[in-house]
Amino acid sequence: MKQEELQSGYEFFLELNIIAQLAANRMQRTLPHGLTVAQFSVLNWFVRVDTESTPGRLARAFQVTNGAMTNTLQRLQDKRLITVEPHPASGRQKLVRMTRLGRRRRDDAIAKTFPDVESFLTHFDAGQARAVLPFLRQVREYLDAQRQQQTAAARTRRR
Amino acid sequence: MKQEELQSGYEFFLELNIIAQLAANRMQRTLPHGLTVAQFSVLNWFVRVDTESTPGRLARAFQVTNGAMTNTLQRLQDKRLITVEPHPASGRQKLVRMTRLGRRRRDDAIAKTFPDVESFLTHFDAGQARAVLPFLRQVREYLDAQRQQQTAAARTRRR
DNA sequence: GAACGACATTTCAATATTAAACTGTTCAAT
DNA sequence: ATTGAACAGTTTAATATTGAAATGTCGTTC
Repeated sequence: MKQEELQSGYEFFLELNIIAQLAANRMQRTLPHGLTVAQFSVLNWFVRVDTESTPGRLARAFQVTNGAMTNTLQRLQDKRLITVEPHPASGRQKLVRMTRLGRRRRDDAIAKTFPDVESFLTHFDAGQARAVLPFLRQVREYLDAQRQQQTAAARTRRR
Repeated sequence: MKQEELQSGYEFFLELNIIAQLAANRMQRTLPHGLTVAQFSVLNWFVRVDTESTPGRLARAFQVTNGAMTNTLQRLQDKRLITVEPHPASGRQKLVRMTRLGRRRRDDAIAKTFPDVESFLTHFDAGQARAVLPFLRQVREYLDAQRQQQTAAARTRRR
């Protein structure tokens, strides 16, 4: 493989890293009620995807460790934006739900960040970001699959 | 603007965040000599962009705070991979250079991470990632410009 | 040439994340 | 029934990052 192509591979991820950092930073500043990006993302998940979840499912959805999700959920719980109960069907899981206050905070956060997202979309001709999205999803799935192979391999090594 | 379009705006950045996280994580595990992604990126910068730099220039290149860069440079210096000297032309800047050892470590890191990047590129038809790169650069520039407006505004407020 | 604002870097406290160890639960095989 | 592996979640120590404050330097303006 050509040197040049390889460099663009590294650059692709570097650029991704920087953009993610910049975007998260910007959103962080815009979010109300001391919500972090991680916290907002969880709240928004309850609107986008499902009305209830286990901590592990959320951790997998956002590709963070269970420990990180425990922390985020703890903070959301402290703010009374979610409830965490024992899972009725399984003693080792918990059931997470958004409270009514959580829903209001999420809606407020959407309203506050809305102008930024809108101006971004209009600036980029509205369609471009959407066009890249399928590609990004593929990249995520690819990396995700690799990660699972990795942890599966680690399990095997441990035996 | 349509609700659906807006959602894809949020999703775009969420996806970016997750991918950046996954990719950084994977690279971290692959990097030798206890190099972090941040440290490797700085070393690679000295090959890609310029042979010397000030800390501030590096901080801007990677869009991290000066404090974060101070920390990264300190660790690289501890490992003898860079040198940091007073700037000959300006008393408030410093001059950072990669050592020969640093160059070797960087080359080694490239060699170790090479297979992953290559398999990524072949898996995605080699051209796709490169096709997205210009768009990502634009996005970065857009966010960067906005950030500068933001900090300029903060300066004004402080007056 | 003094004073002041801007700049470059460092330091500090707070927070988020990770990997790994740990606790408790479930399930399957014998 | 018992045992042991896998699973779900939490805890812990280490580290990276941030924003803000602190330190020292430069340049401009009067």
